[in-house]
Amino acid sequence: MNPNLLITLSSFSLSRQHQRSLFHTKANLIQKLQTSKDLTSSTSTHSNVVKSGFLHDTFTSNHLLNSYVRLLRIDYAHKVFDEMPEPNVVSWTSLMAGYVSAGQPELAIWVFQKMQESSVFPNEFSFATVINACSSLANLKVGRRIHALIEVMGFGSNLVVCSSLVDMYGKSNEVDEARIVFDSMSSRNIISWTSMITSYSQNAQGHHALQLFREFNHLKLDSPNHFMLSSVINACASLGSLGAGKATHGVAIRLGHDTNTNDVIASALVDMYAKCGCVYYSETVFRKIPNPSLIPYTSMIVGAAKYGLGTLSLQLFQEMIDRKIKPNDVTFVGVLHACSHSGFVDKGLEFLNTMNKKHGVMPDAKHYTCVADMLGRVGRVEEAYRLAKSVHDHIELNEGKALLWGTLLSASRLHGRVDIAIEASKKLIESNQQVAGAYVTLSNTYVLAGDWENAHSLRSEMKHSGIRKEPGCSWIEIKESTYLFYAGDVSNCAQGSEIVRLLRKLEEKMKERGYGGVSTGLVFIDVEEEAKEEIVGMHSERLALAFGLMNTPKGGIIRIMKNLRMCRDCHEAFKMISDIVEREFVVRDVNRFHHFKNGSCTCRDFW
DNA sequence: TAATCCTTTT
Repeated sequence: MNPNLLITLSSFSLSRQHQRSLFHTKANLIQKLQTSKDLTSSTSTHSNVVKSGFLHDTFTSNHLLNSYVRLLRIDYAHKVFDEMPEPNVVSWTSLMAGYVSAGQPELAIWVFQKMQESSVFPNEFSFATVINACSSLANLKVGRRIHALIEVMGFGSNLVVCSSLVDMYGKSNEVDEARIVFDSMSSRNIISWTSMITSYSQNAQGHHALQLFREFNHLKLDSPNHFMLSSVINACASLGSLGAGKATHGVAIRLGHDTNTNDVIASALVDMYAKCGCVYYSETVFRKIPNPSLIPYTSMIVGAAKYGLGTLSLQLFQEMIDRKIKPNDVTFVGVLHACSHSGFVDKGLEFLNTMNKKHGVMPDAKHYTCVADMLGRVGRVEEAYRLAKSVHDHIELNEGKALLWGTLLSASRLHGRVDIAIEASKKLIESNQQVAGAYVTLSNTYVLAGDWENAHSLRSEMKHSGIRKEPGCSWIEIKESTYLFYAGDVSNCAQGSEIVRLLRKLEEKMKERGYGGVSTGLVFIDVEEEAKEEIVGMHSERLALAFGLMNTPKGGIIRIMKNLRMCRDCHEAFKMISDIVEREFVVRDVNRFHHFKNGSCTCRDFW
């Protein structure tokens, strides 16, 4: 036998064996990376990747990079990326997605810019990811620029890219642009529909959200999932539309997204029922959640707080602490709100002072605003003022400053503290937010203090400088009808005289029960022509107080207790109002609710 | 191998 042949043969077989073992190793490595659930597992596979010489293999390295991304270890992921000799489009996209899920979307955009300087072209995956980053930052400027690039590069018809654009425009408060993209799509899936519905519901266009939901159901393409349903419930909440809310609840139950299987839907329902004036339904839903997490607890605490059920709020707060659920900043807004609406002033101050030490939540503008409101309610305007002054410089955003001083302005107007009202107005005007509102409120403060001269000159000043306050409007749904009110004009409402009659009656009752200190809108209505705006606004609120809650165009719900700042026991006041009103106006329709639980209805049956 | 949607705030 030729010895040379033998050598050739054996080396041939060795090399095949070697190759096969390497092939298996690579497949094994990738499989390990795909299933890795912890950092130790990923780093150990990482070292095996290095040992077997696969680090320079882009495909393997991408898997390694993604394994770190899934573990939210963007630092490790970026290191892997930096060591890649030839990162491809998948590597770039994974790195961007990693920064988005790690909560650093601005760095995802930075990576996208670096990618454009490289020789690798972005594809539909890269665009969907970077638009998602713009969306979470609500960065419309960059978002628009990338949208243009998407069109230029021919990705404008991709389903996922378009869905992310709809979402981005929605989150940036450009609903009309979101709708243009949505309408331009040649095919849509449930996510595209949800993105558009969510754009509407997050931009105070609940009716459009419900309309689109109806269209989606009519097409029968797919059945709504929990993403879509929670957005729809949110829309019902912002409309204060109990009927639609119950119907959607029914759909959720029928489709198996029941409150004990889905935390997100449960949280939305708790919030919806509270905003629709049925906090006891909220509680029923909440108590059916097996292990409520932070958000359901927070929704329930906030909901109870709004109704003056302060004790319930604080009990729930204690309960979540006992269950080792860590409260966040919103939870404390609810807790402080509860103290404020139930007259637990000292408790509220204590929460403010200890929330950081005990629970690691740093108080910010919204918490100081709650406390200032709480102090103002009980007439401790001076203290509220000192608090606002001491934290003013620590508040970063003008929006936060406006919130705080706006609260102080109303409190000082209510208590006739013209001096503080003037300073608060100045601060409000400085912050460049709600300028017109500040002028109007300040002018009304002068009226209250009997200073007609200043009130008048302020109004003239507004006229001259062209500052105009948009007339406020609010609406309330009672049974099937929607009642719309424009500030400054009660007569435009068909039930005008009926409303005035009701308001007078409420006023009498309030005086009887010793709430005479509450400033009375009706008394002032004929006093000064130009101060009407806000005063009639108060009428609407008074009416809302009677029915529960009212809605505003911005999607906010006017709180029922707002006009009863002087009462310590708002819950008592609320009960009193409901006593008067329920007999005459409100007939709660609870039967339909049970129907949903048993029946096999579809939402279409109810619209 | 990489991408899109949800709930709590003043």
